[in-house]
Amino acid sequence: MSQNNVYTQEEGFSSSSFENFYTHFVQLTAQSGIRTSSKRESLLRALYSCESYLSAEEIYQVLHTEHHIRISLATIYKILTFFENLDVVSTVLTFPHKLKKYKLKRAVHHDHLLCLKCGTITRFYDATLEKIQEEILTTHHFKGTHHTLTLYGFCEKCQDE
Amino acid sequence: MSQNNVYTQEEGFSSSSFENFYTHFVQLTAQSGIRTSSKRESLLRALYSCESYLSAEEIYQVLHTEHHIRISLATIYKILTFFENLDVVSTVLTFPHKLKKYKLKRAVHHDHLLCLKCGTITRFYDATLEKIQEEILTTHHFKGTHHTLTLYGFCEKCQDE
DNA sequence: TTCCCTGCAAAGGATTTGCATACAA
DNA sequence: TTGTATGCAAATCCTTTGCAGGGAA
Repeated sequence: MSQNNVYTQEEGFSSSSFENFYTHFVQLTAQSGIRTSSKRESLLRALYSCESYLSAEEIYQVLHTEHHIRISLATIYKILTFFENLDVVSTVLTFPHKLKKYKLKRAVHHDHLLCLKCGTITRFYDATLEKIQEEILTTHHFKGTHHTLTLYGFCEKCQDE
Repeated sequence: MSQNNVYTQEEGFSSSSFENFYTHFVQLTAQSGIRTSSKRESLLRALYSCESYLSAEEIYQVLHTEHHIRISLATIYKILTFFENLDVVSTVLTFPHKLKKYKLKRAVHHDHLLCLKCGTITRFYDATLEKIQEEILTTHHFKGTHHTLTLYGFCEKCQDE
């Protein structure tokens, strides 16, 4: 699924305004042949304006009552799943009603390579690695929030010297 | 709900055989006017023989195919909810299908009061306290696994001296 | 024009509920 | 006998899916 690697080689969002955020989002997704849509933008905007987790229903309410945007719940679910595949949102399941809630990832996760000689830090992201870590969490009945992984070694330049 | 406090004043299970476990369970529940039933016993036995979490469906399969016990899924759900209220089982929600899974608590949770003078440790359990802690976890989007609470102070005897 | 995006309604799966019956005390 | 426990089927809730129509490139 090509949707999975939109951010692979890219830096995360760190802009403070939604416009910057959205521009960045469009640039990245365009590379994968994904089209823009006003509904997706609205949904991103709703997520962007909220610091905590929102359910599909809550997003539906915000869009309808506050912004008078006509969008179906089914579409909201589709877009949220789409964002999840893009790794743009993180999710949690709530007790006791097992509602799934979504929150925007304002910065894209990445791991680090650190050179023990020159100290250079290189960022990287590997979807498979992330998936395996998720599976390990599941196997051990953990609910993960985040992680950091730093691979220590020597960079190409320092190996040569 | 009187079902909530079956274990309040009691020590946890620590017996190694199911028979001891079940005898203890019956003794405790009988005090609350709860009747015995072969289905509940079967369900407890199934949970007892498994170290990890089981879903209602998995328990259903075990009881039907391995033990040839005729029990409906609805009843399994009812009994599991009953056990949950009794605080006999702990639960988790699994990704991505939001299956609820159940595991037997082999020891009953309790907190501690520790006297700073004589060092006596007194065990206690408070349902409301537990509930509030659950709410705090929910508010902060935490999935709690366990906790320990120790209240430090002076016991009645040491206060007098 | 092409093909992705959206809406609607129906389907889906896990869990709960209502009610009649079975069973423990 | 009395009230609890169970079974069955229908209902419920959140979420997904199929398909036709709408919209971006």
